[in-house]
Amino acid sequence: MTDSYFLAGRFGAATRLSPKALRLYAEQGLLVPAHVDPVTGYRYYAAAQASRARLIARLRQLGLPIARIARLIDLQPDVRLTELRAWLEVQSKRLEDQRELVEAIIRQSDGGDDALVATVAVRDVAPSKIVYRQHHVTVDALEAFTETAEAEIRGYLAQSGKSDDGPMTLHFHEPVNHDGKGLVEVAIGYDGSLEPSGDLRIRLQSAGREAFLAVAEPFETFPAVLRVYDAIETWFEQSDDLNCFGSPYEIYPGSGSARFDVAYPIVR
Amino acid sequence: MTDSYFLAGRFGAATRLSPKALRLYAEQGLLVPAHVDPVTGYRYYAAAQASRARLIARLRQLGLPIARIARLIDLQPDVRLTELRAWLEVQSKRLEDQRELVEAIIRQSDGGDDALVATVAVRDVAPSKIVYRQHHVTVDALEAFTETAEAEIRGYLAQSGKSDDGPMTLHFHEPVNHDGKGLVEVAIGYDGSLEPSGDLRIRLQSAGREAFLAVAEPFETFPAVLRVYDAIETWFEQSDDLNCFGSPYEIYPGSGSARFDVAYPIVR
DNA sequence: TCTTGACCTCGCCCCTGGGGCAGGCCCCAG
DNA sequence: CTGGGGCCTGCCCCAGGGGCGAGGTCAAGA
Repeated sequence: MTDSYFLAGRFGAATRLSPKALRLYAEQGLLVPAHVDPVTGYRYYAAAQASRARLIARLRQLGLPIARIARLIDLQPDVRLTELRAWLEVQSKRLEDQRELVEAIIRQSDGGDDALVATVAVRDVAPSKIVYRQHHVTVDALEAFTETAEAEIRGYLAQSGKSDDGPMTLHFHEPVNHDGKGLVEVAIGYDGSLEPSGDLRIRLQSAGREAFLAVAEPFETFPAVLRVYDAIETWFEQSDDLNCFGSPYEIYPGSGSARFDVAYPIVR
Repeated sequence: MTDSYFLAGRFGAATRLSPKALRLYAEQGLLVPAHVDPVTGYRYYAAAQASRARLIARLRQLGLPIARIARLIDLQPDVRLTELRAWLEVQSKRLEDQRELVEAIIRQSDGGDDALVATVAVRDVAPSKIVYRQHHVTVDALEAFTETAEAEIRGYLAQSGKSDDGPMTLHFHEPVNHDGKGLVEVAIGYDGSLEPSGDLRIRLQSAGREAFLAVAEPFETFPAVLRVYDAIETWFEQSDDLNCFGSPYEIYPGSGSARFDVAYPIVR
């Protein structure tokens, strides 16, 4: 082992790390100098530390945060490689999400699907009392939640002697992408009086109006249904005195023979 | 046009932006409230601003910096979309770079290509005077620079009455990826005395030793040649008392029938 | 041996895009 | 008119350094 020591500048030049970065890594314990002069504070690095430094430089070049590097670097090489491949997968998925999002922006900027936009209509919404259940959910778990929540609510309505065959609405309070959870709400209207029960809550739905669209066959499933949302937002955009202001919801069953309608509230 | 105004909280809830983010965008001029109460500082947003806000939210979700969004958002929609597609291309290229970098890390951690590592050798480097030219260059422009610089140096040596047939070395002071410029140096040794001229500089090369590898056929071109570098670094790694400490260079022509050798200096 | 210039240290402020908190108004519904 | 929740400003915080200035250090040439 050579006993040659290098100061931060020279060591950094050989490992593509700035003295500032080396200082940071030393403070964080990621790359501790072989020797630190207690008087001057000068950090002396051993030549044998260069390979660790170069690995750190490469991982930083990937964009990994220091804490993550600190965990990775002390792993067995094969485990580390597995982690890196998994990280690459995540990055790849993120790129796909970005691609999808850009497509959505394009659809909306283009004025959307003209045929869809032309079929947006407005109707009144009657005031009612509704019983509902909320949950944070990803797009993958959405359908399962919807089904169980609807069954739960209908069961409770039946058990309370109410008619349990009104339409169900699925309200998206937060966006539900396939990478993040969002708050959704399953709700059904009722008449008479009812007590809340367990997860089931009660609230008033005031009268208003909504812009809606019956969802036809090819748009019923996940990525495609976003075009319907975009179409309604575009329709708001093109109207002079209405603004899309609020979160969307789906109504089961939809008007005509549609499986569901998509709607946005209209605020005055 | 509705005259309804919304405070930051309600407006943010409808556009998926936090009041804090809205405040930031207002300060930066990206999304200026329709009205600001001069006494209380309360920001009032008009419903018609929701679409701009939602577009900003989507662009932020892509990870675009605010300044970039500010430029994009005032463009014509078609130009904006072209820019977004170009940006996606850049992201995609970045992912490819990351993938390549991970492969490089893997190659090095794996102990590299054993056959290559086994052929690394050490030799002495005689002291000499060299004439050289440096340039910041991307990998695409590297070959053109190398050729013109070598021709320029050989021409100057011939013109000065020196032998102009010594080997040429190509020194990589900084990494030359295909996304960033790095400092490279083309150099040729000479005897006697010589004056610097134009871009051509002169310096002494002290005696030393180098670890080198003759580059065989399949490794001569760009991405593959990195394996040779990795192999030498791995060889240093496996040696007990030598450390890879310095920047690599290529020597034209190489030993044997190789087009070039790759070498690293050995520091004591 | 002395000087000089290059190198190193620390410490502070800056960047992005907000999150979180404290203290203090403000707004609206009851 | 009063209370609770919403909103304001202002400050500190995160990563990962860059840049600058004041001042100490190291090594080589005179």
